Amino acid sequence: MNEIDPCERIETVYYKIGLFSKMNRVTIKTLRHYDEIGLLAPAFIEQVTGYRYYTSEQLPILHQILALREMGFTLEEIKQVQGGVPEQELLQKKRLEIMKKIAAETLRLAQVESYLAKNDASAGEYHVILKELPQVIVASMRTIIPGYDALFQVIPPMGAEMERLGCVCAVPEYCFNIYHDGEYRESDVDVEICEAVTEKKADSAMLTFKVIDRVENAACVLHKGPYERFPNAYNAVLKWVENNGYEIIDNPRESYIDGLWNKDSAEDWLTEIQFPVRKTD
Amino acid sequence: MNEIDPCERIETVYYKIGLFSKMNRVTIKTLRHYDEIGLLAPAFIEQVTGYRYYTSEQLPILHQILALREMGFTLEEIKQVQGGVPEQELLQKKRLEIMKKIAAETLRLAQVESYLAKNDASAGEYHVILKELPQVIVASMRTIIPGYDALFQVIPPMGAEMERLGCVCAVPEYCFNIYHDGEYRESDVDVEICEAVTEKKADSAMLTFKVIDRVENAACVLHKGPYERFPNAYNAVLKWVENNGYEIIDNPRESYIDGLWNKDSAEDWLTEIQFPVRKTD
DNA sequence: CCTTGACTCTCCCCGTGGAGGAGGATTTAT
DNA sequence: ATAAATCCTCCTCCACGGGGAGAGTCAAGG
Repeated sequence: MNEIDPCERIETVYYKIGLFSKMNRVTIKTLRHYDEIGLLAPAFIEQVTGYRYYTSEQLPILHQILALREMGFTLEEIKQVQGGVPEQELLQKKRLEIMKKIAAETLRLAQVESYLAKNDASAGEYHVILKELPQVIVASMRTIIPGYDALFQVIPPMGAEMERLGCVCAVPEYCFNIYHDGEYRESDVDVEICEAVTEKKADSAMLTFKVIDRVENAACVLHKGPYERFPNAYNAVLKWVENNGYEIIDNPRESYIDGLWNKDSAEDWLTEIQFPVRKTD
Repeated sequence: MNEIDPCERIETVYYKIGLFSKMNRVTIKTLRHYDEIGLLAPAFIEQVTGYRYYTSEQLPILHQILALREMGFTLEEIKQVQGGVPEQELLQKKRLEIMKKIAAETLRLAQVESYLAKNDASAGEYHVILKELPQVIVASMRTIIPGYDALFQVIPPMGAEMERLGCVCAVPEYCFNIYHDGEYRESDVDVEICEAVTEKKADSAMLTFKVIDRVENAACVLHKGPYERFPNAYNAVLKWVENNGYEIIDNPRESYIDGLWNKDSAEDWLTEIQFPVRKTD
């Protein structure tokens, strides 16, 4: 090795922020930000001017920060690493996180593509959303009716019976049918009409009171218009469920929001179809 | 259909924000936020109290918002859809976005896993980062030296020659070697020593001036310590490049940051290894 | 009629990871 | 000496709300 004259030895070089930022392709803003949050302090700050001065000692730290940031770590997590938390551990955690994220994005992609395919037919009419259905106490009347039109014959007596028993409807009002037939049928429909109430009363010949469990995930779609067009809504949900990796785990509910009782035009009727679902493994 | 007495007909039902939020599993905060940004206005706001009142007419809109949000749309994009921009178009765009995101996350995952694998050996010592190397003008001296130790014999004369030619070093200082041998060799090393300068001078017997093109992507690692341990650093980069789907497209550079000239202890020497790379298709 | 509790309002700060800019001070080059 | 470059602090902004303060409103029960 060559001996170098000690007089030539350069004192520690201080880089001003602009220079330091150029050395690492990092913006000045970012460096200041890292200083602020205590992630990477300059070697020295001149008190009079406030100028930040960096040295080569900051380089490895900055490298680490950039590498971790690139891998999706938040600045807070990077600070933890610097604080002594073993990198290994955080890397493991991050690995799981990223895998979850990829899974979520993949799901989204499936959803978007499902919409794109569907929209050829029904342009953005149905929007499927996933929501939780809370536990409810219902007054329930299960019956077999000759056809769907007969529904309107059985509902008014049911309302009268509920009133007789002193039922108080829940708010928000939640009135829905559960169809117990596995498949669609035109006649002799096995239907359970439910109305959410605030508390159980004694069962009567007509009405049964029961608690309906919370449904963690239900694929729901709003249908606007007359009931003849229900099949479109059902199709939309079913396709969505299929395309997005869910499976149906219970009978669907039809929740009546607007109808004959408050809207003149059948075009204004509003019904929500709710399918309890679960992610397929 | 049953005739319902018009007197029984309920006037349009107004839901207060809490109720409306329960109907759709949306928080009150969110509803207020959507009102503020003009995404979903309540049907009616009582001027005296400021209370927001919603009706069932807001339901389909809210459903649409929630569905789009679920798919990763920003609120701003959702507003555009409501403003008449065709959903189809935005869905296409979003599809591409999501695919890009998945690709990025997949890359990250590879990086994290690469680190996890590597850390068994060298615990978090090397952090590979990708950066751009700007175009530079250099004074270059290409020569074949008997061994690495001989480097220190050739550098001082080079400095003297540069001074003689009136060279001004660039800031930040950037002094690096390019090894032109395809592989590692102990003796007769074909090395090009480069020092960034501010402008070209006339070539001399010893020095050549040239422009070195910008490198769009270089995998860089900082090595702290004596030069004997360079192989570790090289291994780290090479493994990273392999694991993350890159390929090397040019000879590596060794950029000298701290060394004999300013640090007593070889443990404090700092060198950056820079490999020009490109993503493999 | 009054109280109580549930509900709602507006306003403000918090978090991510910086970007962008205003306004002013300092350093460097000509 | 002056101009240009560089630096500083302080502010706002992005998306999507969460959390809480302080105050006004509504409905039911005593």
